[in-house]
Amino acid sequence: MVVSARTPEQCAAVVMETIPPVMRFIRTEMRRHGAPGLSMPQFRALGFVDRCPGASLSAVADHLGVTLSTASVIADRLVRHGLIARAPHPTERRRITLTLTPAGSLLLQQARQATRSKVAAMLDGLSSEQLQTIAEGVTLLNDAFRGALASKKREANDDVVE
Amino acid sequence: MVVSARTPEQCAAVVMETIPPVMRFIRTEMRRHGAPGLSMPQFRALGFVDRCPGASLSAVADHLGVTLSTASVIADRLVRHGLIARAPHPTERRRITLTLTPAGSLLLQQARQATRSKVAAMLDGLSSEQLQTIAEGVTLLNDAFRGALASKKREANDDVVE
DNA sequence: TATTGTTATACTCTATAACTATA
DNA sequence: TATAGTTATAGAGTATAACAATA
Repeated sequence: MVVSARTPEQCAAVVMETIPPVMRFIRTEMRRHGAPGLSMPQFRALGFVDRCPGASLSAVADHLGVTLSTASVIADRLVRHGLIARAPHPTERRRITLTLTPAGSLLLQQARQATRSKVAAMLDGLSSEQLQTIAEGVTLLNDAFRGALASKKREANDDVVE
Repeated sequence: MVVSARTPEQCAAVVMETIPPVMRFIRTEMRRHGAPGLSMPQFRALGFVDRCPGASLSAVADHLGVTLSTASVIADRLVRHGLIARAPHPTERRRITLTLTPAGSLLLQQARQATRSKVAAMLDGLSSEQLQTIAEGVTLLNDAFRGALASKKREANDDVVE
């Protein structure tokens, strides 16, 4: 495997070629072995509520990068399945707070572990140097995208101000 | 940014944390700036037919990692939008061959370019070493997943044989 | 007026199952 | 019998638009 991508354009081409199949694989494996009936967005929403108990719907939407309405629908399904609970916010009556139910907490832990094992199994033959390269690469990538997103949001806010 | 992931489990955790947001970002940007109305699976199917003119539906399904029925539906939509064309296979009458229409070819080129530019813009502040690390990391990751998938398919075939 | 959230509508993705036609 | 493909069905993701309630 030889890769040479020293310009943003070249690197972008490689990223666009490699990320979608990997993502699809993760999603498929998760559904099949990890958490049947738990989709990737649901999984991520659950994880977010786990890390931020009492989070608002807007916070979830922000984290997932989706609209409020989409987040509302996803939350709906998680509530219907008994995995999270809505509750009124103590002071701000527009808001709701989201928390995991015991069932949601358990399912999340199981799903997390099962999926991680599946992904780890895919990486089993690699050397620790290769694993390190992967971890550094995807982290750099993620950071770059987060940074760019943040700039865009600042721009958007500037637009509003202007 | 400090990452240490020298075991498959650690690396898997990093991958699961970083890939979904990146994927979502690519998808969103593509829809917004690159090819409005062209979804990621449609985009990938189009790209595959471009690289393999006359490909069968099974080949598309294989490449996308989806079932035949899903591939059939996706092809349906691309045909309906005038981006690809179905034609009978010359010798095997069960098969169909898929080719890009001129409109499909044009749209693909435009979408590819626009999306690559958007992704490249995200990576703009990085050094060439960092870009190289990203490219190597995601390529390693993709190869590992492809390799694991191939093994699984061999197993599946063995199952059939046994 | 701006923000939080819900709901309706209308797409797409996706798998499973049942089916036809061909090899 | 096995393979290529279609179609129906059903559930999930997703955005836009219209709406209610609150700040």
